[in-house]
Amino acid sequence: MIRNVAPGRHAGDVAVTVDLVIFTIRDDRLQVLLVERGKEPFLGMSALPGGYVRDGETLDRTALRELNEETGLDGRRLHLEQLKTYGDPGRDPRGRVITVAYLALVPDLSTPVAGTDARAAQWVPVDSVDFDELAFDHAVILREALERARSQLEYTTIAAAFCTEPFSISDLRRVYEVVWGFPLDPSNFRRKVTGAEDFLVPTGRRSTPEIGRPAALYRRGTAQLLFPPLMRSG
Amino acid sequence: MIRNVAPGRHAGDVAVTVDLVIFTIRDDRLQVLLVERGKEPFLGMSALPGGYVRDGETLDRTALRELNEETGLDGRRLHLEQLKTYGDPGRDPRGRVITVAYLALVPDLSTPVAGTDARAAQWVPVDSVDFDELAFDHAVILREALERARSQLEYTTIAAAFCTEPFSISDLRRVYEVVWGFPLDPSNFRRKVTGAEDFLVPTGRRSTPEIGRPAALYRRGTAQLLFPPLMRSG
DNA sequence: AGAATAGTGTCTGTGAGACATTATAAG
DNA sequence: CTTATAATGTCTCACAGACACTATTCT
Repeated sequence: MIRNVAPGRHAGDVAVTVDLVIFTIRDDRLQVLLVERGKEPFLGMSALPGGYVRDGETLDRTALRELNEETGLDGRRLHLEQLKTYGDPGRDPRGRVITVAYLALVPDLSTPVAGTDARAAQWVPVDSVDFDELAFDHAVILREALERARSQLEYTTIAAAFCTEPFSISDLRRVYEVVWGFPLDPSNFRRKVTGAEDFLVPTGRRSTPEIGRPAALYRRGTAQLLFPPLMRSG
Repeated sequence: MIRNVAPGRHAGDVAVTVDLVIFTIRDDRLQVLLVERGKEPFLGMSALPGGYVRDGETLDRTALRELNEETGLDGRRLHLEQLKTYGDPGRDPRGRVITVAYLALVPDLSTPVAGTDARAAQWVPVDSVDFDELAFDHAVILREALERARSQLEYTTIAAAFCTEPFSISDLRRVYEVVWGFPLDPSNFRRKVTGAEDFLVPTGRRSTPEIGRPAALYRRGTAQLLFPPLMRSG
């Protein structure tokens, strides 16, 4: 396509990919889905799953498709949002490639991530990720995704995206404790989340634990914002 | 450049632009910089200023360059952050063009925006923008930028980016009132912002108003986050 | 009974909203 | 003096943090 721009002034056309930072909570740890690169560049290193934007496809649609390919999730019970776009020249040694990073929060998957493509995808606890062994600028992307997820817990209801319905208030609290890395007062936590409008919907059912008192079970409500917010400090 | 992807599966290379939502406060109103399109598509309509990403240029650098071309500002005393990327197929009738939108907050400029390029750029109060007369998907971008700016005032110190240094606490309060659209209690506002660590640095100087008591003048501090936050509601 | 987890009640300090009061300038 | 704006002080209610206490299941 020809545009009214002097030749050589702009970069010309550019390859565009979507990369995903998919978080889940497994074994009481925050984990991220990483794939092992099967070809150059960065052969053998870990990378965020991702792929090219297809013809006629919105960016959101690309992200959803990639997520489905990697996890088998259908997009109904998950949180998926655009994070940021990374386009430094030189971030991909093959040429100018800009990538739109998405953040996805998914519940713990019983299936250990098959994925329709051949690449070996695996969950890695974020606190044991070797950031120096991540391909491209994925260390930067992962770090910014982490901070985004942590801060989002404060003033949105996305924490519930980590929980398999129905879930107890303790389940939800464990999400916060795992993502933030410190314990919360169970009593005050309960007061906050039950007080927030449309955050939790009681199901009437109760858990059947092997030990201890059964817990009331909830579903996600319709609220997107959490008011008043839950503070990390102070 | 050739990549290991089956032909026809991805969109091929794509044009990438950076568009800017530049806000300022003039005449006690929030205003946005718009340019009039001098060519098709959308000839004669208003659009956000923007342009192509150049070879070897980071996205941030492109945004800074465009901002400088439009306003003459040098990037030292302004706030510039990536907002979101818009890439729906069909958003540009000429073909696949994705745009990385940036949000800029600048102080009131004495120079009425010359701009090195020929396009007619002008400040328009956001509450008198005709969203139906904006080119491309710029109505969506502007709306999301507005909401971002409003929410950022709550928990960051960016409001001060609107103020020409040195400024008084009343100047700063007027920023909040204009952006949020409702009055704040002067006394409680002062208590909040003077209590926040490293938000305001006293200069020792005072304003010389034609009427009323002179106000103490401040410079921006180093803090980026505002704690505790200033709430819009409640 | 004892252990383990769920859930309730209560006290206290901080801070936001409301609003009264004082301070410093110009005419 | 009055007028206009800046700055300080005070009262009250709500809520977050801390923590004691009760409830319900299991072995």
